[in-house]
Amino acid sequence: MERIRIMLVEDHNVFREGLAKLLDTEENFQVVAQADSFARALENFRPDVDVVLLDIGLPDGDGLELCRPFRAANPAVKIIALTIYDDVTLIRKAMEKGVRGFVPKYAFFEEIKAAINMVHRGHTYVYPSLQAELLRKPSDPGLSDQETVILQAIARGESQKEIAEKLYVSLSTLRRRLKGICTKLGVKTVEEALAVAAKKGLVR
Amino acid sequence: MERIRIMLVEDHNVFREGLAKLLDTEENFQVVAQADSFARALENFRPDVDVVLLDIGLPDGDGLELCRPFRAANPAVKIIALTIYDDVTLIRKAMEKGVRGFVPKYAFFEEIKAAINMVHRGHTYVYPSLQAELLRKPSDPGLSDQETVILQAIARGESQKEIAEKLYVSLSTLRRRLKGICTKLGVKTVEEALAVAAKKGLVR
DNA sequence: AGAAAGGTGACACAAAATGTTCATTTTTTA
DNA sequence: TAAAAAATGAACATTTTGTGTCACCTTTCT
Repeated sequence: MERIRIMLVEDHNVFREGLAKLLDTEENFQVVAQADSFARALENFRPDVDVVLLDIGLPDGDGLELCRPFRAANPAVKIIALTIYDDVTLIRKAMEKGVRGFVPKYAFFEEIKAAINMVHRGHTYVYPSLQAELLRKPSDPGLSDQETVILQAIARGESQKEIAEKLYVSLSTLRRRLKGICTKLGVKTVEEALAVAAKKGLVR
Repeated sequence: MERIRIMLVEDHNVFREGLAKLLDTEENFQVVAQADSFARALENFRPDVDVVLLDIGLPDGDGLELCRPFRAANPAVKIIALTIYDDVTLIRKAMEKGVRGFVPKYAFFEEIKAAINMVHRGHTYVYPSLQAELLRKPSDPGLSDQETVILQAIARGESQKEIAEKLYVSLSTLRRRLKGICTKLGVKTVEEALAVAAKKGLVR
């Protein structure tokens, strides 16, 4: 039986090395490419890769943005997202970009093996507990790009007035957006929203 | 030569499994105990462990609090902290608790091997780039417990007035503290301070 | 003892953020 | 097309926050 050719994209070196070791020990897996950053992932991609294990939180870019170039180079490639953030909205966004599997980093190796096999056979794989959450909150709206931009600006210490000007909207509108963010996240203050967003990995 | 007996405390399962695999493959290392949580770490500790690789950011408690019980059970045990936060103050705090090595999770396995060997021989090991930072900012004060409490309260959405009352200080003093926090972190607004603190792992 | 340094509380003022309402415009829907 | 819904900008009052000053107290050092 042909071994499944795997690429690892992950900036935590030991994690990547350990995972590579575990995968290579298996008979039907073979790690054929690795990358420790967004930039290196573009360089090291090989069209003969069957499955990519992709860390979303890369230091030099959003890992999800790698989906497009990967699929351009090999439309059949299957991508599995690995992340520490188990945010439902993130999963939905990843799926839209063509990610076929979603596994948190606290998963066991056996589960990653299962995910690789499932996805390679053409199915999708979402980690069980996350799947349950997907079903439980079917209409979690998440934050729009616009809203994320606003939160990130605040996290950089900009005032509401500055942000409104930069985004070419009135202060009224900006405030309405902020209010919307708080409502979506179910919090009372902007500060709390910031903390929640940070925990979910929505701001850096 | 006697193999070095190692315990792994780490809640990310794949990470732990991969690291165990890498270590066991080496001739002079032997993983004799593992734990995926604070509680389990206390259960699974064995007095014959030479070196503990300890993740600080455990879900059910501060990993550093394990140092005392570990050393009580085996005063000769050497502890190496593994973390994603490369905060200088955190290193200092860890060293005070008896941690003998400090390695970020983005390190390579070779570096972890080096750290284990160094520490086992009685030396201390701090990851090179972090060591440089330790020397560069010798007087980074970090945040006091009081200051951390304040930031966490704000992250929970409490107003300054509420926090002041809860801490039995005047609004003036609280504002002074907030100002001090911003100065320490080198930022302008409280929101920015919150974001920085979150990035450094100072608030949960 | 006396000076200096650091922490605290009270007050005042400016700046920013928040709550609210209303008119206008755009988009959606019937 | 007409009505309804949603989004925007503006204006206002109110609250919260940021900043500075002053007096008072304790601790520390000379």
